[in-house]
Amino acid sequence: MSTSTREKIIQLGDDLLRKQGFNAFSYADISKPLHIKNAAVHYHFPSKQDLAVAIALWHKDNFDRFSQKMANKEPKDRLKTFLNFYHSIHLSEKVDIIGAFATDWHSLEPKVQTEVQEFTELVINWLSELIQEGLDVGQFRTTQNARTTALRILSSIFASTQLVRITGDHDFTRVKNSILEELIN
Amino acid sequence: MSTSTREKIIQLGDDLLRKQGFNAFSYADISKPLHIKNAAVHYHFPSKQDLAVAIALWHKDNFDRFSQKMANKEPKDRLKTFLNFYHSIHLSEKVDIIGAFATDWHSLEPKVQTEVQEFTELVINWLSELIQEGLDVGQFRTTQNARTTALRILSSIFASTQLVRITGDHDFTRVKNSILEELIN
DNA sequence: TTGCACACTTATTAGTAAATAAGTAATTTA
DNA sequence: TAAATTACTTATTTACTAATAAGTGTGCAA
Repeated sequence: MSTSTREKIIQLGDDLLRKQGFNAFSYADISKPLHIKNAAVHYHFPSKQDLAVAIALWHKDNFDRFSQKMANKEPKDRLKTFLNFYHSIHLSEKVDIIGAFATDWHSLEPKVQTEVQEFTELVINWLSELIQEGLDVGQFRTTQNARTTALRILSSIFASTQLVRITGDHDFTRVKNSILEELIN
Repeated sequence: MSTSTREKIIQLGDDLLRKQGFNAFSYADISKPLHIKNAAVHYHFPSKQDLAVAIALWHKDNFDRFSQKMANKEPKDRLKTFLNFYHSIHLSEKVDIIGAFATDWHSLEPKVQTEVQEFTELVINWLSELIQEGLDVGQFRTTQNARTTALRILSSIFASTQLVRITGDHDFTRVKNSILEELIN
């Protein structure tokens, strides 16, 4: 099953968005590596904002698949897999998509913002449920409620993908482990 | 004591950087509101990277002044003031300077990166010392070491300035309070 | 009073950006 | 098999970008 040009554009766009930032890459950065013309990118995504919408939707789809695959795993393992996923983001020198969109928020059109909001709520809700479940089965401990804990974990881990660009590698593992140690009984 | 043009450029540049992102604003966005010409901005800062260096240095200066002013306060109050400072960032619809630079990291020249690194270490060290002191006097509790706790607090709070652009206001206070509750005895 | 540094403006350039109109070749559908 | 649709290319436009060269007025210093 070969990847369509459309799919390749989305994946490369996502890569550029999270490596360089939304306003730091151009359609030329996409067309050149794919050996197509600038106008071909505009054929699939008339405006850059349309591409941003597609990237956000792509992340929603991916996350849906991810959460379905994880559905039968126990809370602790789901959380570990989630954190390992962020570790791979860090290793590929990207930042998390939420942070990437957030810093460029005011250059995004409402249609993009809505998609990003929906994706973010998806992640927060998934994390909240996982934490609540972990608390219920006595696997986790926390003094805060589930959503607050979810927000703390999400912000800690996605900020780390950004922060370690500045401070260096070792701090990522440090934060990742501390999240687990703090939560797990 | 009136503000010099140079100072105005730095402050407006900082504002734009943290509201829109480094690659989302141009010298025209600076020159127009200040009623000067594009070339006048280039007179003070030949390249945009020079401006970025100046902005980073400005933050270092500000932080030095801040930490000197706080030096005699007790750890708990220093932390509260620090978190309130981030609350004011959030209210002014900006993101933290560390996150703003981090997402645009690969479009920054080494001279900018070095300044940003130094500023970030300044903040992390200040936070670490404050936490260690709080632990020593029994004001704080944590199972992690001081630097790890500092990293967790910093990443939580600066990510929150980004995250709440997406999820909305209420989540900021939530995270801010949870940081305090978790740490303070 | 001369000259020189400072803080600009005027004017321009070379490059890049997103976007679009019009054309083409291959495939699909009716 | 004719017509429409798909997935592009060619070619161009408009707008903006960072950056620079050359000039201007103001004030201070020798």
